[in-house]
Amino acid sequence: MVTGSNRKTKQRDALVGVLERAERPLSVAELLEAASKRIEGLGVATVYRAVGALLDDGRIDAVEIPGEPTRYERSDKGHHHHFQCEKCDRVFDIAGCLDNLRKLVPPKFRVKQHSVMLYGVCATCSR
Amino acid sequence: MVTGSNRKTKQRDALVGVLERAERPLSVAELLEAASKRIEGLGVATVYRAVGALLDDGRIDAVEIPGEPTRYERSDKGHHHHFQCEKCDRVFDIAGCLDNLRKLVPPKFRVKQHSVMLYGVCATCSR
DNA sequence: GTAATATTGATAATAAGATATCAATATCAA
DNA sequence: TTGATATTGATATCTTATTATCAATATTAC
Repeated sequence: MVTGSNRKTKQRDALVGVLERAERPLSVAELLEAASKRIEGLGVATVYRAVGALLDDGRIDAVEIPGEPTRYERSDKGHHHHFQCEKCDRVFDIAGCLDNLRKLVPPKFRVKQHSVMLYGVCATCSR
Repeated sequence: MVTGSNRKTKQRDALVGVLERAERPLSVAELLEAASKRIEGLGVATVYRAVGALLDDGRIDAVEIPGEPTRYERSDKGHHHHFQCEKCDRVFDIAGCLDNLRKLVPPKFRVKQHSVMLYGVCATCSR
């Protein structure tokens, strides 16, 4: 499938802008809501298309959580993990990592990557 | 919904047996396959029903992995984490845990639980 | 400005795990 | 053994995220 040239549209600009400025991973629903403040009538399909293209370009990464819609975040944030608040469902970045994780693994097992998810109540919902 | 008394059936016995003896978390498909060796014609619905009941009783726990069918394991194994092999897709138990994980979290965030998933190639698939 | 065509938005379609339905069968107290 | 009913298995249905479709619109080279 040849993808023709890329035209500049306000929808794409808005979506890229939201993702660039986001301080935490966003779901398609969150992206739609945020970008809709600038682009009225923005459709979900457009959000999915933009996300797909940005993933292909490697500009964003997917943050997958069991039983939850996938979140997306800028790919230039470096290795880190995530925290999900059980009250507001938002996902936050957690700096740092315990990379001695590999040591837990039995011999002969080769670890290529890992993911750590923390669950609890975020600062905002704690008050 | 009042759940009438529990009758003893060979299907349930077989499924409980498989879960008790399992050395790693099993998906519904794996459970079905394993138990089918004893019970011919076993149906998926029965597996889902048994799993649901065992979860309710707290005899098994769910192991959820993004983009994967849920696995189930005995609930008496104590705190541990999991490893999934990218070749055979099987999930293995990983003993031990780095509980200084909580220290990574920003102030005011309350961590209630966490999950660590390791991905790579298992011992069997490594050879 | 105009034509060629990429993009959009509404919505239908898909996928895959899990649940509901229901007639047939198995269990168990009496 | 029998009757009341819990359980089973086949299958239809649901759910929820994601993808495909297509007419209308916007973008861009000329």
